[in-house]
Amino acid sequence: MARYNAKESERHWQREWDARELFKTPVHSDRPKAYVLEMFPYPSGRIHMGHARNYTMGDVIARFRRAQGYNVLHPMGWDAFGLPAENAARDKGVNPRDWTYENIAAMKAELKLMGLSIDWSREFATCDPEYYHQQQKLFLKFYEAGFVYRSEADVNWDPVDMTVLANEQVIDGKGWRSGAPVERRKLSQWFFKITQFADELLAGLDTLDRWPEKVRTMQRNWIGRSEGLRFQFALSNDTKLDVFTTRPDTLFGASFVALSPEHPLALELALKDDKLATFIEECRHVGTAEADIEKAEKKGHDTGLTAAHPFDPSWKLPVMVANFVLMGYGTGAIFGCPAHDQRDLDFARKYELPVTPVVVPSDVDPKTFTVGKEAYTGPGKLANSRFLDGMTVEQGKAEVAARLEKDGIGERTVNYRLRDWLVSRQRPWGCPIPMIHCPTCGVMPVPESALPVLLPERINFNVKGNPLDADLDWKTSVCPGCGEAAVRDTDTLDTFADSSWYFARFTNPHATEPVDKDAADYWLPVDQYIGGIEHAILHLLYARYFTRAMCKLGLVSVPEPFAGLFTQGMVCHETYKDSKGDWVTPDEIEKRDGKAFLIGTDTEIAIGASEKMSKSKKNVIAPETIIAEYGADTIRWFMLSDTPPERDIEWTDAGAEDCWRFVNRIYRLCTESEGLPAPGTPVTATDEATKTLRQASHKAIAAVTDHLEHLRFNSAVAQLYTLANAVGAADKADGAARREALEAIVLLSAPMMPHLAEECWKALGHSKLVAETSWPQHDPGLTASDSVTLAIQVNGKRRGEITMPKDAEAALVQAAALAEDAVIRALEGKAPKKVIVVPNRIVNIVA
RNA sequence: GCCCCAGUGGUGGAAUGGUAGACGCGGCAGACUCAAAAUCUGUUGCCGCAAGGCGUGCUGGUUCAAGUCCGGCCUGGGGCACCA
Repeated sequence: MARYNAKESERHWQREWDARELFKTPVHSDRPKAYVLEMFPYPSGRIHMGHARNYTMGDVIARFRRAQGYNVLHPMGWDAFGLPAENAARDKGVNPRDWTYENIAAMKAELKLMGLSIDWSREFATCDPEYYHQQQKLFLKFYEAGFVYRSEADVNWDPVDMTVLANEQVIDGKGWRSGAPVERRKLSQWFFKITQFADELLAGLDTLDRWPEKVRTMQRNWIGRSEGLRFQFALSNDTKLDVFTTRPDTLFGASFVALSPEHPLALELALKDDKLATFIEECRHVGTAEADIEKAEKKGHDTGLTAAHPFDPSWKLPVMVANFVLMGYGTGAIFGCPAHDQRDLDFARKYELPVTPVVVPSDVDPKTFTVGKEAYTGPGKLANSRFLDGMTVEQGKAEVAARLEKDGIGERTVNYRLRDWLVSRQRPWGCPIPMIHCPTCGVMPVPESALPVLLPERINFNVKGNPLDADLDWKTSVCPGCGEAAVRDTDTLDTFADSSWYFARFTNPHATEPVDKDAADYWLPVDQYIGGIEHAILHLLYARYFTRAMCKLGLVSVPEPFAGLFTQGMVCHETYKDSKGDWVTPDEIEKRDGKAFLIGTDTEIAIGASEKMSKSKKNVIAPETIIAEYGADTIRWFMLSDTPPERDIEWTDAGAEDCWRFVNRIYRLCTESEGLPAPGTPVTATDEATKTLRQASHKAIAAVTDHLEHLRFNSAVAQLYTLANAVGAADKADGAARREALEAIVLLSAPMMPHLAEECWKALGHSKLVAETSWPQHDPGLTASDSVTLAIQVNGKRRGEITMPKDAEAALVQAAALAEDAVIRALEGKAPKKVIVVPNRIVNIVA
């Protein structure tokens, strides 16, 4: 029995595709376009299974669209700036640039083995000076347009290493290298004014009908538009305090006013109040991550000041500083209404502040309504609220707003949860921000003629803080305004900026402007974008923002970058631990009777849950190993089979083995079939076996096409199994019909297993490549059947089934259903009260 | 803490509100083989000899009809703005 030689075949067909430049995208074409893009990888050095899954899916779509006659753009590049290169530089003493480019070379070689239909002529890395040169131009265009501003913001500061830490580098409130408790420190930094587009970014979500609903919901909530009231409290120190609330209706339930520990008033009071200063200092030791702040125990400090209730100046509320009030939201100050806000309630219980319910469910007597451990956030009627009593929440909101506006101390406003995008990073491996700080002229943009601002050739990591800041040669410059000595901005741009416009750059990757308008107008938006769900908010929102900003500047013509989005699940694997609790890798174990042992021993290893492949849990399988053993088509088929693409998939050796068997089964079907007529021979036989097989072929063509159209790869795979089974069982069918079925299998599976498809196509006597062959069309006359089986239910329980001509009249169907033995038995002589006939589907008899 | 998502046989999963379990794996039986592997064929949700009954994380609801829609939970996962 012939065995498929995957290694040889894959090498051969990859060369053929390359030689014919089949995946190089022409600049101009009269065919409709399809831009298929997978999120470009960070060059960590190795392709992992997540990449393999992502790029397989993208490649299926790209090849499918090409076969359908589209002009396809399917590029690949590298998101090459970032922390890992700096860590490698520090740990191994290498140059981050060399480390990155070596990783890129290694990963590219691995990707090539996957047989992806990528136009490699468009490849670039974001750390290429050519790319970040254009990004610096883009930054300056944003600056000129007023999209960029400078302001102070907190960073995580490691007081021992004298360096800024990423959130990832803060472990339990301590620096990951020094172990020192982190502090927050204010730095003057650059911001993109993303909130300027908050409403547009929100409204734009409604136009993205080919995005997963969950991603749109997450983005909507992230932007967090809320209508509310901004108003003033008069404080006992004769100053005013601005607060923002979305619940003005609960104003009579207020029991305290709280300031963020970073609020200017809190800082001012701390100058004269040591205990408050200590408390604020304590708060500064929680990192800047929102999850840490929100999970921290609610704590506060009484400032001693009081705030007069706006509707009753004699009613005084204590003014507290509270660690759960975020400076970045609203005004950094709130009034606390414990009965109707959980955080306020927790806080009030801790500090024994009053809890007065002011919203009571309509069916409850206000006198008996109390709030215990849970705040009541539902609808109801206002109570204990003087002139608001009896109103609905909405009426109360309007009434309070109207009165405070009339008094001139309040204003209805729209507030966003979304904050402006802080882009300054105190890191040496990123795109330098093209700005110069002059003691005389202030902040000056680097003139375009002086771009790019290149990173230094060598970066010295043996310094405290940011190496660029310590590199005096690099830092020292001349002011473009007055010509006197000045210093460069030593910060680099957040790497999210790099990935916020690369899709536009791919349309002409070597243009002398950031974006070649003609190319971008032809290709954008990306028709299908595919990547991990972990990017659902930040990356995708920033890319949407950049596109809108570029659109405003006339650099591109589309407001949204990605017309279609697909978010894939992760790749998981079982985990193993020895008796000491240490992780064990899959290749150190062998399985016997469902148990795991260290290879060649009787030492049992505990099998743990299937979790996302990660180095730390030692449950990583390298795609390279699988390709070496079975070939790329096997790993591709695995990634597409069984598990729906949006869900997490578990890698198993057994599964890989099964895929390899199927590869061989298709190979044998195509190479060992006898009695096939020449290619192109029409089917003339009309016997039953032939007809059955032809129906199977055409149903498969219709179904696979539809499944691929909707990225239901696992269902497309199942259809191919079904068709393969049908061919296997059809030895009585006419040869031309068997050829038709085999060709359908080859063409339909080609996007998924392209090398095998070429090999089989050749074996079936074709001289053209599959990659040059059009997508098959189904014959509607062969996919429709003339009779249907309907289920019969009595009171919703299935009691039998009947086969009827398709589209039979309801009365006939009903009569046939009532005549069924099982139905008569189930009715027990009772007359049916009602009969529901769903055409061609089901009959339900209600007795 | 907040936002979002998922949960279906032994197992991965399929199913426009309309026959739950397509297809794959595994199991069982058989064919081929000296034998095994590979391959091929049949069978396989659970309980029951059968008739029948029970079944989509738990719980309540809407509906002639719920895996699917709505409410409340449980468990697992993603994100939370300096990991990418």
